[in-house]
Amino acid sequence: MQKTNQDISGDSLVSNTIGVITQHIRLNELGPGDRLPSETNLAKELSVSRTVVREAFKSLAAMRLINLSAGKRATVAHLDHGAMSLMIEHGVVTEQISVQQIYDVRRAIETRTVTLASLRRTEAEAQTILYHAAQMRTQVENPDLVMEHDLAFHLEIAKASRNPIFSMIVGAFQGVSRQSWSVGWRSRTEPSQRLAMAQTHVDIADAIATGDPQKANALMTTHFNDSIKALLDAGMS
Amino acid sequence: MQKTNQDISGDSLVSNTIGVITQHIRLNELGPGDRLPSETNLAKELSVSRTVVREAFKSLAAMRLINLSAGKRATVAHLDHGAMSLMIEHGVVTEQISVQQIYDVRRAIETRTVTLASLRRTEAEAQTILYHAAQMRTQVENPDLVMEHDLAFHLEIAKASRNPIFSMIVGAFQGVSRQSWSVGWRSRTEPSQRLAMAQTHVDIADAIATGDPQKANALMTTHFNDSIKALLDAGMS
DNA sequence: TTATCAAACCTGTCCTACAAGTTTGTTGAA
DNA sequence: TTCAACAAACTTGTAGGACAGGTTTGATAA
Repeated sequence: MQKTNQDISGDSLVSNTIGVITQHIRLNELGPGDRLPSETNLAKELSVSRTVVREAFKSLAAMRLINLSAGKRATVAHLDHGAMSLMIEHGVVTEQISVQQIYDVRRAIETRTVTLASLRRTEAEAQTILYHAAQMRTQVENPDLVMEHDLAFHLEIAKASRNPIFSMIVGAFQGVSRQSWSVGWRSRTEPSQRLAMAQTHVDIADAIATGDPQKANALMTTHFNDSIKALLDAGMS
Repeated sequence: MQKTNQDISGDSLVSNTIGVITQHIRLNELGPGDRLPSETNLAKELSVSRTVVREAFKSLAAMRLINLSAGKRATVAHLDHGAMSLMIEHGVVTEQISVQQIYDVRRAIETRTVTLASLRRTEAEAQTILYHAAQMRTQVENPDLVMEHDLAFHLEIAKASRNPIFSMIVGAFQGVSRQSWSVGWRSRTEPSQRLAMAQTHVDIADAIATGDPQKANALMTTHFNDSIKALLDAGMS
């Protein structure tokens, strides 16, 4: 094999190839859905084996920067929380992140999303948010359903904030939130406490629908303070 | 090749292998630095080719869940913002994220980190934060230096918040912040404006060192409001 | 006991091969 | 002319073998 490779950096061939691909996206101003060169072509162009190009593509696909599927060419991907979810999960599994820390981040983020949502939500989003809150109250006897509506409620608010980074972060926390959710629920032993939590969600939804950012923000802050306290009471680190 | 593979999901062999590896980390309660099985062993155990295992490892390494290096076995990685940086950069390059949206997220995050830092910073961290702020004021004629100390200032505060998720997110924004920083700087045309910005950082550092979370929070909020306004004035979307 | 060094192990890269999915262009019929 | 069917070309997914070069380990010698 010729040594005609553009020795950009002393890194590995795969790293260089990743750089070439991201630069290709940049220079050609590619957007989501646009197609990338085929593995074989890229390999020929860079004078590396297809193995190297494949590993570069796989790496980018792992980070969800591109989409791969058999037979089709690779395409530029839409923003997505898949990779970040795995990173967060990994942090929790390896005990580098605690559940409490996640809730602290969520509070910081979601007291903002709820404010923005109150200002920017579409009518359809307001309805969806109201729906999930209402279901939480109606289905208060069914924890699994309450949880799913709870998660969907928070994600929909992030979406309504019109800032994809918020959506990504809130989405990334859903996996681990799902795993620790029951802890908070069980710590609310009295039916009245559970109903109060559901009611808070309804109130938040109302504030968003009404377009009252201050009220929505205050309610969300209270909600997270309560949730974090509930986790602490349950002995969660 | 036998079909003895545990057909966990209809996904690809690589995806399954990724699942097996993360599960291996979970089940054996591995932490940062712990070693994973070798590619050859894993390939034999799962009845797949080394190619498949390699691509799985590469994917995990791309997300910074594991570290790879020639000759050595793969190890579980420390939490790191490398992958998230690439994701954010990709979002900006493909115009799915605007600089203004990044600053909005940063404001939500960093008004919290500064509060926590005021409560939790070590003495050494307080000194480092003070140092970067002081350098910003001293070197006010040298934009490149001001920027580097600015970035280091914010990252050190995140670190002092004692929540690795905050560090990760703030770190992930550094790359794109570096690229848009000069826009904000140039919009502050008067020397007095530039000095005022540097002074704000000194004030924040003082509040952290003194242990005054309310004041630190208020100053940081003001700082971000100003910065976002500066970007808007400069016509940044 | 410690230093040295060779063998065993491991990852990085290349190559070839083929199955299976997708795209494209041609052909043929309406 | 238009459209449908189909074959050819292209593309990705996986396998398996080969070898260079870095790392670990254990045996040997001082």
